[in-house]
Amino acid sequence: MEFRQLHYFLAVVEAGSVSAASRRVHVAQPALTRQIRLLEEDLETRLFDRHARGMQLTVAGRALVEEARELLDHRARIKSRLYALGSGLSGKLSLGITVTHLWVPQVAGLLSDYRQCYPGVAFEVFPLLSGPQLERLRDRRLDAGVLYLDSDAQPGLETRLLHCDHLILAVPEASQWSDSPPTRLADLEDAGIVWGFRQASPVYYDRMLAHFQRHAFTPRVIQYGADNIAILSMVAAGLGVAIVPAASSWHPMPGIRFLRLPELDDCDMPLWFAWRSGNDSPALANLIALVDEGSPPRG
Amino acid sequence: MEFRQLHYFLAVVEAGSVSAASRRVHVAQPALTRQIRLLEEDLETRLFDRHARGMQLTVAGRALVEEARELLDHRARIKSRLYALGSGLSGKLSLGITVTHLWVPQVAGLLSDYRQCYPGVAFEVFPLLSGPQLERLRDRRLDAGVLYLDSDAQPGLETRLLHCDHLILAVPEASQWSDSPPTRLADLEDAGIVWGFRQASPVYYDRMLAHFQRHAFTPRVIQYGADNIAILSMVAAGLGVAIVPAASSWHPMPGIRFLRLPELDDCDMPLWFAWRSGNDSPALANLIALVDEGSPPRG
DNA sequence: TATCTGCGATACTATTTCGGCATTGCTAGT
DNA sequence: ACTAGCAATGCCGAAATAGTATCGCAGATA
Repeated sequence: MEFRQLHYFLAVVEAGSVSAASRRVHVAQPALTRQIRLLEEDLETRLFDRHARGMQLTVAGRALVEEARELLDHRARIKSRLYALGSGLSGKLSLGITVTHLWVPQVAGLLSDYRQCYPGVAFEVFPLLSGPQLERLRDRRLDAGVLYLDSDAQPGLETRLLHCDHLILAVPEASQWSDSPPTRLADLEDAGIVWGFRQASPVYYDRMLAHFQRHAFTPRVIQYGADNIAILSMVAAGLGVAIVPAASSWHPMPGIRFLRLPELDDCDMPLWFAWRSGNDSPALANLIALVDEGSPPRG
Repeated sequence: MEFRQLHYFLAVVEAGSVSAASRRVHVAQPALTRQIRLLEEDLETRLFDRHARGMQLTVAGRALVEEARELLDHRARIKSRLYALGSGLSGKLSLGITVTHLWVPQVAGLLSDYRQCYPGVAFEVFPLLSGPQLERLRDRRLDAGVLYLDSDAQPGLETRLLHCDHLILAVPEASQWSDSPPTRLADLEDAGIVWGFRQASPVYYDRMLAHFQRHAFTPRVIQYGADNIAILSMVAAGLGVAIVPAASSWHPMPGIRFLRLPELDDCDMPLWFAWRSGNDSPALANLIALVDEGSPPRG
């Protein structure tokens, strides 16, 4: 039983005779006759009653009409499904992202562009800090991540620079810092600082700390927050000031004033798009293509 | 996408490499390589990542594994289903039968043999009198019937003689007829007779009446019954006597005594097995074969 | 580092399958 | 009796498929 035979069979059934079918399918009548006979021999069942005036379906033939249509349909469905999977029009894609950077228009635009271009892809976005993202990229729970890295050369990962962030000072709107803004890091020596845990994002933490050491600034930590949102909430509550990624200031937050400082602008915090090398998912390839398209490529 | 290609594809997947698969399916390795490539070209999708050490499935390839198995399975199911339909091992068969003759061991044996030999056939038996059977055979609501016919040559029907029935007298157990049995039809001249409607089974009716006329017997009808069961019930109730097919006496009925009369034995009531000529149902052919096997063939 | 081994890819040849053409045989309608 | 339309058959060329020999490549081995 071959697809060609089923196709010819349906043509004969629909045309009512081999001759009529041969005109419709543009195949000579003897070829059709033979394929029908081969099909019957394969099935060990007569499908037509031959008559000098056309052919008539047998009981088995009538059953095959439906089955053949289903089978050919099934094939067509598989074909289109595989094409969609292979070209990344459908499939599954898991992306990790640091919540803070959903606020960066470039990143948000990337995600919404992807959703719009490939609506057939089950695109899951997981808000995760850099450390967990790295772990999940390695054990394949994530296909890609938007995160901080200590270097662009990660073993087993490929990367693209997405955005170069900096730091910014967040102060309570109702505080002395809001009224008389500091201009240098040294002005913050006496300030109570809301700080993060190193464990959550060691790369970010170490980078920031190294920068402060270069400027001989030692923060006086009075409070810890688990993530950026928690930290900013505490700032809004007046518990202290915080030094956070500049991306945080893209969206206004009630009770908080963001203040730029030259020394914080100086601190490059590169944000990377990364994926496991060898991940051949076409859906991922399309996302990478969008990344490369949005910003000129880089190692 | 051809079945052969799917088969080879699964072999490669299961064997882990083209070479291993070629040993398993007894096809040279280049042939497999080529068919896999053709499959990929047809689907416009790469299915494997080629490596010097074997091949690895892509995302689309992984999806095709399941689909290909389903498709090949589907084909196998169709094949076996069609074979069963074509050989009459499955399918549907509607048989009409006069209720009275379910009591004839030959007929009952035929039905139970068929059920036992072909349990896969949806075998429906409709209790119908001869007239309705004939009508339903013609309009295809019945595939075959066990009935009375006025001749073995029926236009559009083929027939086999199943059983040659006769007539018998049924009298109430508690009556003068039971005590002093009649020996000739003439003895029944004064008897009240429970009679049937001609319309229900005209062949039977006319044949019986012609027989009576040959013996110059005129029944004194005092009651009509719609079918044999109704007639016998009325006899059992003592309303009168009845002349019924001898088959009725195969099973005892409370309140009724069956009496043979030479003049009733003389009346041949041939019971026919009949089907529409041109009905090519294999399930029917098997039933016909059983009929021919049970009793030597006849026109 | 040189060699070996097992893999997939390629080029070429042989075989099988398939389609087209011409023809025949058959039956229903005229 | 004749014709028209159908399926079946035989034969030939074309296309698809499989087989053989060989190559290039990468990982394992010494």
